[in-house]
Amino acid sequence: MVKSKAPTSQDVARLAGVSQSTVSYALTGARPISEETRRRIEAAIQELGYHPNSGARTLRSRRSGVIGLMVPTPRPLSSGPMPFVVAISQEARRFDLDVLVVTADEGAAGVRRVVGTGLCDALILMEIDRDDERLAAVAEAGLPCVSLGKPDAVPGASVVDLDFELLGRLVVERAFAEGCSRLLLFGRLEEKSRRNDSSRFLRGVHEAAPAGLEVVLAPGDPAQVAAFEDDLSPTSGRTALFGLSQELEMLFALAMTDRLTDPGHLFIGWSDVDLAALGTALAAIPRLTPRQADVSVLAVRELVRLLREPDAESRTTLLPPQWAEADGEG
Amino acid sequence: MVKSKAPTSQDVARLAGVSQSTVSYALTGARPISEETRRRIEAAIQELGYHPNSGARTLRSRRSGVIGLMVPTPRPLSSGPMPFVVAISQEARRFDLDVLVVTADEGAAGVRRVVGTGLCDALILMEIDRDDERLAAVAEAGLPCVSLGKPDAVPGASVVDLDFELLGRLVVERAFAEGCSRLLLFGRLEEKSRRNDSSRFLRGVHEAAPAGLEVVLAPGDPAQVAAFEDDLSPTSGRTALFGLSQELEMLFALAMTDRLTDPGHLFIGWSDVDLAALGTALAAIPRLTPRQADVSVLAVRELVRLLREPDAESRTTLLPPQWAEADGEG
DNA sequence: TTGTAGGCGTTATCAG
DNA sequence: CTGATAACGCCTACAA
Repeated sequence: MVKSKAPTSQDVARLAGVSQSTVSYALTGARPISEETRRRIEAAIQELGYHPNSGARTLRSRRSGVIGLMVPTPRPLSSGPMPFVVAISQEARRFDLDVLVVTADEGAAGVRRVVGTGLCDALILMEIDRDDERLAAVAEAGLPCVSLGKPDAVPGASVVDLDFELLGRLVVERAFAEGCSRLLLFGRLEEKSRRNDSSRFLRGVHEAAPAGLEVVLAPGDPAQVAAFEDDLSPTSGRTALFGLSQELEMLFALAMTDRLTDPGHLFIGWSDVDLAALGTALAAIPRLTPRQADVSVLAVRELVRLLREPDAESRTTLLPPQWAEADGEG
Repeated sequence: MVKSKAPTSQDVARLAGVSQSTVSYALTGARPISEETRRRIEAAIQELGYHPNSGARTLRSRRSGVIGLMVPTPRPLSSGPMPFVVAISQEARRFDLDVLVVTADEGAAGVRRVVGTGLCDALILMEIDRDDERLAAVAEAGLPCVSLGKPDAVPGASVVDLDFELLGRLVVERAFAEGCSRLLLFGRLEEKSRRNDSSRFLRGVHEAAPAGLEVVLAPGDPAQVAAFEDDLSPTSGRTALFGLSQELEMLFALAMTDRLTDPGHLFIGWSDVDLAALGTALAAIPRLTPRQADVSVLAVRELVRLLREPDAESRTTLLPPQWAEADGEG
């Protein structure tokens, strides 16, 4: 089979018996076209299998219709990013945008590259650090940008992130309501992390914690958590368990498998996926959802707003985590 | 701060005191440039912060320098794709290529879209089905393409995939060598799946299985596997356990946590990540690696080969799984 | 409601 | 070794 050249709007115009510009106007909708003409054009497009050339369109209009997505270079076991990538990509398509992946290790230079070459009209930055060099590059370029994750300083970019303080409050309230006298937190909870998720979470926890609830932070290693709890002084009520780490949640569960069903414990899940539906000992535990798909959708919508309104103010949107419903999203 | 227009090669030329075409030649290396001129051009580029305009370049050269990556729309818990996305992206950059994400739900129409618009020069298809409509679209377009996963029929596209038959053989050999008289397989092992990974794996298993090794397939649900084993007739030797499902491996482990340390069992891991390094009951079990990063790198290299050599033959590369070393890649 | 024409920033073919 | 110049395919004033 011969690889024939792709048809151009010129070809479409010829076949439809109109001028090339009319084809262009029909496609962009930048001016009214008579019903009859439009039909002939559509027909010609179908017949030729015409697709507007993206390079030419980008060159002329100075908009590529592509948004860059800077993904974290993964740590072991980080399943985290993929749901974002897919949801962002799908939502972007609804606005006729495509998504180009750039890895975080390209850093600020990567930002300058994709904006400098005109490859991308806008950027979504994932897993932003407290003080992220990429934000400076974005601001300098005046590029529409949404960051997933909240930097410490007020950024030039819009922010879409989970409300981690609220997450802390929700965990505390549930634990207390279920008669727990101790809340054992595990997972990556270093205050001095490059990101501020955990410190925001812990702030929420401590602000909401009533006098009757003792809050304890376990050391990070899954293998050690169970032993750590056994060394604690005995408590009168139940113990609630929560871990701020989706990637490792199952490992922790694995390390504490006997505690999952012990009535003296309240295990609170942290995942968008209902592990119970997959059949495990984790069945029927209460679960808070990080709403990765919702965050993704909001991020794209915010980016579209920034793209459409020339000088829109940047915004910060903190999404509340939700308790999983019985008919959860699975 | 004013958002000044991006500098063009014209600006660079002026500043360097050469013609615009010379700048282009210096950049593409399409013809020799004197050392002196080249230096002045480089300097001008630095000073202006010049990046060649991607739209113009694509329009003129008919090559976008972008490869499309069609990612699976995820099932619950599928952490699988992300390591591929990152590794492919990183390897692509080494060849000055960028990666555009397209979701599998766009199907063959998505293929036609990205190739028709000239957005992508080539494609990598992930999780290809036994008989995948996207391959027809690719063949029709004569597009350089690598599929991760092996279709049943001989494809037009190159194939890079794991050698699942060999995987089956390796599991069997290890089980037998360690004195097992039974091999219990679990995870998604439906013969009639849309993909053929499991049937290739099972073929390898059955071809290699010696008379002294009984092969048993457990039903899919993690919660049921342990109970299933207990219902089996007792066996004289040890039982080897292997599950062809990275996403669910930990769930199965969770469901069979007591068997992990039982000397009557040989649990064989299936993951690129050393769970032992994270501190769990899974410590110190033998482990086979799906080599996601290696597969990704090979896929990109093969695509580059197809892009460089005008009419290169497509190839099939089946990568052998490997036993994790003590100093594993983690 | 439609047509004409100029130019977006490159690459690559001519000359020199 | 280097300069001028003609496309590449589309968008969008300007004209009719």
